[in-house]
Amino acid sequence: MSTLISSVDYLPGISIDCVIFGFHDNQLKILLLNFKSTDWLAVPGGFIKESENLEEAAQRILEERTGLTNIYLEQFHVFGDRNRRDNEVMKSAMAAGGNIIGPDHFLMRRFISIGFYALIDFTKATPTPDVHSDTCEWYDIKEIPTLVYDHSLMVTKALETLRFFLDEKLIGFNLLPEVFTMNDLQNLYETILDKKLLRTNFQRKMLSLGILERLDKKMTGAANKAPYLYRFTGK
Amino acid sequence: MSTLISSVDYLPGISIDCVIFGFHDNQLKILLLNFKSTDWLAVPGGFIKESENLEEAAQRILEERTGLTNIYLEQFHVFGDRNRRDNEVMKSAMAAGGNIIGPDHFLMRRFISIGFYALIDFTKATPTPDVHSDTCEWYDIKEIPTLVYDHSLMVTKALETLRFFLDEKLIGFNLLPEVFTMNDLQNLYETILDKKLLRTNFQRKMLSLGILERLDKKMTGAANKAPYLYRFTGK
DNA sequence: AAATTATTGTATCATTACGGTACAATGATA
DNA sequence: TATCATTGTACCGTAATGATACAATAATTT
Repeated sequence: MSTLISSVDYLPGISIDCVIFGFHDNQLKILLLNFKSTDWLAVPGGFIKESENLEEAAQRILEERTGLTNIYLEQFHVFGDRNRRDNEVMKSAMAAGGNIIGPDHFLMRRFISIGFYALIDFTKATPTPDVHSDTCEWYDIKEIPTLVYDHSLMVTKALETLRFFLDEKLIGFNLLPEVFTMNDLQNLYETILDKKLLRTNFQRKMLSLGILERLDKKMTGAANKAPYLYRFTGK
Repeated sequence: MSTLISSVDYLPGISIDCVIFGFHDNQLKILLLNFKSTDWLAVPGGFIKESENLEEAAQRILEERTGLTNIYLEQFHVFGDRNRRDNEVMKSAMAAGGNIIGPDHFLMRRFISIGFYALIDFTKATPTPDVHSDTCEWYDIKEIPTLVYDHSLMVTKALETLRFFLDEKLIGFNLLPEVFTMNDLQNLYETILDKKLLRTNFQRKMLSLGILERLDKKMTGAANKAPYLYRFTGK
């Protein structure tokens, strides 16, 4: 029996794809789905209901993949090249999943995709495959295999946008737990920007922003001075 | 006889709207159309052909309105709110233009619009109305009346984006003729950013970027030192 | 309990970027 | 030749940033 989605409930010709960032073990990661019974990897996506605004649709898609609500997200680019999707990939992927779709099926038509990137707390997410995938897993951003369609480009563009707005919009905190050390924060920045930062100056700059609340010290058990914990207060 | 466009040639449910910036008389201006026989003003827009990439569609729309090719443009946001368009406005506007459209017409359905902003040389453009408009005219950005649908929001967002990337992408030069004085450039920046800049520091900064080629002096005929002319070299 | 160790918090100094002022240069006019 | 408005650049002080130094401290080792 087919679980293939139909076109009746969704806006035609438009999809949403989400580059979902998480941070763990000093690695920046994204969530990828694999099409059933294939090696093809793709960024999680979905369609827009007649009743939804764009961001609502993106939030729904994100919740379905992560179990989280109220996620930080931003649209970053629209991907609409004429031949951005290879329909043979789609057809094979659907066939492997047990769904036969003809050339007139709406999934075979041209699609324009609105790219969103999302920043979530890795420790709180529960990656969940969709009906077309076997797995939904985290991949280190430095080791992303080739993705289907233009999804590799999407990831590149999302990462560029994240880097660009990291300081501007102070969005990095969405990738950390509620409470963190200055070292955690610096590791996050260094990983995203892919360069080393000077510890002392990083601390000075972050503290000068006036967006951090200093909490108790964190007794790590290590043989050294215990660092303070901080909470992001958003000014 | 109706000149109403049909939906057969275009992607359904998706439009492109363009905020077209020009600079003249020390004013930042945008091109606006008015719906035939009405007071309603709108940003120029259009639809995407099956054969076009997004940017190609935007370039075509821009050429139709300005006569220019190879225009600097960037997508800046997707507008897709469920109720972003008031269909009564569309119906009345079409009726005033001599086109009766029923509730099932594709123009009555939900549309998602990809917003592009474009920067053009005012002196080279030839504003041209489309089939639904009587006029296509420049409006000072400081005196934009209320626009239809969410077009006021589009203009605001486009201007914010332009300001944000003015230095970052060095895009201001697209609004000037090929050759200009430092004073021209400063006036442009002051108008876009809506604030005064210190002449001496502005000159220092622009020259230090290494993107300007100094040409001959411009003999203005005024009783003072003649300024140099510059050309943008794009490094 | 004193010495050791790794890490943290902060002070300090040098360099650069930037806001602001001063002033000489210059193309025309009086 | 003096005057004038504007331009190009030098200069000064302050703020932001890069880089180093060092004391403080939580555990471990002696």
